[in-house]
Amino acid sequence: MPELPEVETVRRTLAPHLIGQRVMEVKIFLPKIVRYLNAEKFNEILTGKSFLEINRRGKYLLCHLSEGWTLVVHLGMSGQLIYFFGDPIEFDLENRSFSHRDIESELSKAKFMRHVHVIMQLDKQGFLIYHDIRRFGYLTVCPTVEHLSLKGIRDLGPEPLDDNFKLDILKRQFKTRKGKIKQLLLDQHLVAGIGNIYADEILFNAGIHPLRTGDSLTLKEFKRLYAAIRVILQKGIELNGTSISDYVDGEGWPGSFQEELKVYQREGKPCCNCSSIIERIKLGGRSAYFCPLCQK
DNA sequence: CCCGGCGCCTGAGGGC
DNA sequence: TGCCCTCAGGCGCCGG
Repeated sequence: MPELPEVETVRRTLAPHLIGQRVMEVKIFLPKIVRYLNAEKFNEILTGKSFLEINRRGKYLLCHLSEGWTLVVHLGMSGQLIYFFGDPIEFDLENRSFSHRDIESELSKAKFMRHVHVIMQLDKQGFLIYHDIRRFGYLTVCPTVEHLSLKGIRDLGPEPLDDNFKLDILKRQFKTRKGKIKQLLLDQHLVAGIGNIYADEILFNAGIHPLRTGDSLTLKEFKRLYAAIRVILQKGIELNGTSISDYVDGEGWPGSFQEELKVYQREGKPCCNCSSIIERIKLGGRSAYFCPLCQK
């Protein structure tokens, strides 16, 4: 599930390939994957533009293009944005078939191609592919001067890894809230970029029970929570993200933070710290994993 | 304002 | 073997 560390990894792995490249041709196989403007208009705007800079805000990838346009991508649950090298001949746009190191058999190729929704042919022997099994992600394009006002982006909370994200800001966002801390962490309006996996890992690291309310946290707990947010997200980036279901980076490689998970998807297994059995509860429609002894 | 619940999607996995 | 059900979840939206 692409959260801040995964989107940041995609940004870092795509940038060296995309910067300076020009979009020669865009193929859209699933028009509804384009939001806020129709697919033809999207295609028309994108074609001929060059990639200048790749940024990130929360879970949104922001590709600034020439002539004052910005391509915005949200990966949703299972979105993948992958750069493929190689001779365009190997990649048949019309028939959606191609050759690549990781996708060799005809079966896995067909499986993969079924969910390729957008292909951008770039000018230096490469393709940028948008692949998304569950189709919760989307792409859009808007004038660069307007991109921070886009729905979804305009109301985002502070960037947790920014230098100016201080303890006081976290406290201000959470300390008057009666909601459960796990759900507050998932609320993109309060802090940007945290999803279900990192929320559970952050709370375990901070020793805070997911059902605690924001207004019940002591100063000491806020300090631990603040430190945990920074250290866990940073670690996620260092390990190139968490590959549990579909996530891969901009070159198609998996991350390795899944090997560091202490509670997420570890129901019934012993806590690495105290050997208590990890529990799972339902919270706002999704699972929350925690150690009943380490998290108070 | 805030909370819970639903819909969007597909594939994996369990029960029978 | 195969069908049907449930679950996974980011996020916008709606209703109370």
